Amino acid sequence: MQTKMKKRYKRSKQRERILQLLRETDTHPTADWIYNHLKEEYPKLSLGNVYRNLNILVEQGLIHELNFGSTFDRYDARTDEHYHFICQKCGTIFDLDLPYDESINRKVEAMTGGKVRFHQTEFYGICKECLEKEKNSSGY
Amino acid sequence: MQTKMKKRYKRSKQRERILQLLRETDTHPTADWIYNHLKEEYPKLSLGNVYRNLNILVEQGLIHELNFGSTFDRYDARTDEHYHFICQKCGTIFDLDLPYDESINRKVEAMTGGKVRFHQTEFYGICKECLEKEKNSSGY
DNA sequence: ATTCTAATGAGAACCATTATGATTTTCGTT
DNA sequence: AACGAAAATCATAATGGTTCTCATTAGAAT
Repeated sequence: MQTKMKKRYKRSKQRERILQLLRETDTHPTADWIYNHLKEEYPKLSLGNVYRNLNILVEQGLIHELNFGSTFDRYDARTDEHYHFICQKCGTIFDLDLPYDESINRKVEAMTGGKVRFHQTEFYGICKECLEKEKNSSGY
Repeated sequence: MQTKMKKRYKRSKQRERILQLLRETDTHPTADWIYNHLKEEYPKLSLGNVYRNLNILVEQGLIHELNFGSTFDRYDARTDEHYHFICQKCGTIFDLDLPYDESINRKVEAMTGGKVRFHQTEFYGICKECLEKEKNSSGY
């Protein structure tokens, strides 16, 4: 296998804006959400270009791609390891402030003989807000 | 909101065969893999029908759908809680024999005020087999 | 056996994502 | 400052996994 040539990137206004937008939010948005939020500012922006830039940002390690919780990809500018909660009712994904357990990676390596780069954990359930809504409507 | 009518199912040879096949394997196959393995046995089987039956089996709680590790869905007949390892080189997904930590669900409930139904953890890295292949080819 | 309803097969439709190709930016080099 | 090579962009078509439609067949209740 040939050694892969390191890719060189040139700056692009659109890509920098996408990254900035992702850093301003903690809602783990989809490509479509980003596109809709920027198309006023960049009227010629295309959804394809949003996808292309998101993939580049992932390659650069500046953002993470999340493919759980729904059928489409979501993106996250928090690149430190952390865990997620997914509400099965409203679809919201939010970050949890649990300590990241690094030692378990070593444990899995010992068990399997493989190399573990990272792990991710998702908690599925009903968020506080949806629980309260349920409670209020149950006694109609 | 209207109370949802409980759906009634009729048996189907194809669905039973799909479940049996899933129970015989631990490779977390895709719908396409299942289709290819059964089309000799059921020449008129269609991929759409495989999907339809997989969704029914998920509704019935007999199998789980996994949407991590790749862009397409994978299915698992092991319905007890367990963790997965995903090899980023060869794409293999395999089960881990780590104990399932139920107490962490209660901890997250206390933190968030929500209800946790389950959590899942995926370890990403390079499996033993791929590590060995790498080692053998590195000194060409 | 009849009848009601779910399951099926074949294929079209859907939709998130990726690829294409012509044009425009970026940026190191004259 | 202008040039030129490579990357980014826009617009749109293509891809591919999954779901839907509808006419027909099979399962089970009466």
